[in-house]
Amino acid sequence: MTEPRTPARSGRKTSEKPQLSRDNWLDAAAGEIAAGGFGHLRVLTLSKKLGVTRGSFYWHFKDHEDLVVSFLNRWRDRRLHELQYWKPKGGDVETELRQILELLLTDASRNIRRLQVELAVRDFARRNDYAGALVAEVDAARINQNCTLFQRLSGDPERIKDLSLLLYVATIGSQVVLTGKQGDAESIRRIEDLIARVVLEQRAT
Amino acid sequence: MTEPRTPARSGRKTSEKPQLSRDNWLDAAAGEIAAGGFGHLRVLTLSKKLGVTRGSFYWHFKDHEDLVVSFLNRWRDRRLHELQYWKPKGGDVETELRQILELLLTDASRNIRRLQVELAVRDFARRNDYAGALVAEVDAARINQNCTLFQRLSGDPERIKDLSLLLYVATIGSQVVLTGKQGDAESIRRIEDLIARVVLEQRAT
DNA sequence: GACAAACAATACACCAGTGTATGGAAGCAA
DNA sequence: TTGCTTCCATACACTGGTGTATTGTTTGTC
Repeated sequence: MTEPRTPARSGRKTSEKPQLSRDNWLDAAAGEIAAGGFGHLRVLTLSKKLGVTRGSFYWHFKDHEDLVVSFLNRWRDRRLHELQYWKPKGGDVETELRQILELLLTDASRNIRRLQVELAVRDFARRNDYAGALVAEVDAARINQNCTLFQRLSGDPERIKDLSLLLYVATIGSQVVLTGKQGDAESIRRIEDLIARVVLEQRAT
Repeated sequence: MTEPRTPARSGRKTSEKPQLSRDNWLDAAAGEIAAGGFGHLRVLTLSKKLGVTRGSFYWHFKDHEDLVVSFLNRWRDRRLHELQYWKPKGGDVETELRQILELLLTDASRNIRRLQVELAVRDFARRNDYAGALVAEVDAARINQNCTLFQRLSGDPERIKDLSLLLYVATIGSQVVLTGKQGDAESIRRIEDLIARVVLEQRAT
């Protein structure tokens, strides 16, 4: 045993790979988290996938917890930031509603990786207070966003809040139940359509 | 160090505790899984909580995997079996709908422990094929159940399927987003109410 | 071209957890 | 009583993972 470990490669490679940044590690961590959740995030396997040893990791991060916290913070920041760009482009009420629904359901379900990370964070939040706080923050921001998107659909603010919450809950539920299954795209489209019809028909009453 | 470890207690205690059964272990495992998910299920900590050593565990189970698979099977069996008892007690359509919704949303959200286990299983299913198959099985059975419950609400079978799926997705979503938060009971009740109104109003069209 | 800073490899100590082998203790039956 | 079965304790070997200390190797900069 003790294999010479490719002796011609002692020390560092001759400038083949660009050096790793903190963000590179976080991106790689995203892959691991998406695949196995926070519980399976190992700096050892992470290092292997990046083609370096743990020596690099412990230069960029204090420890394993530092990685997790940094990842969560970046996730929170990005999720809050992206909400700014979700403004309806105008049009009549129906097309606006369709836009919103497509954004929240169909579009969101396409980015599998992002979705898996979200579910992992949400699961981690059940046993980690810090993650729980971040998820609560993001949830609140999104529901609030839904409220402003629904502004033109009803005059009753209470009704708007209920609708927003229902839509959000249905969104998350779709992601949990339908991710990765075949036929999920079709199911999501139908749910989207049903909600649209329901909301519009109900608006008339 | 090496503390004599209460020398008067070598071997076995004198018939204080009743001996453990396989089901006892599974029940204890449920607690661990509810709290930390499958990733944190340790036979060591499980043994400690039951007040025995791992020697007992490895008598009842072949190994760690045996425990997990047995737990999943029992979970599946129980979830499928309980569906038999969810028959509406009759009455007019509106009260029947209210009954169904209360059963699926409010009632379900009360049993926190059961809910946490469900979420843990669902999360585990994302990286474990066997768990994934069981969850798919249970999901299908429940959605199918919803269909039969909605039988009297519409004549269009397609519409029934869509409504059932939406309701199921909203149910799971509520559990994911609202579990353990304060004010969740109120939110769930409002969602329940909103769905009821929406379905009933929509039925008239 | 020297020097410091950035980055990575190596080696070590250490720990939590699994699985296994084996030796009891309690209960039950003949 | 003997002996078998059931259940649990104890001890050991082993694995996979963390964190840390130390020593390279690049890269940029003056």
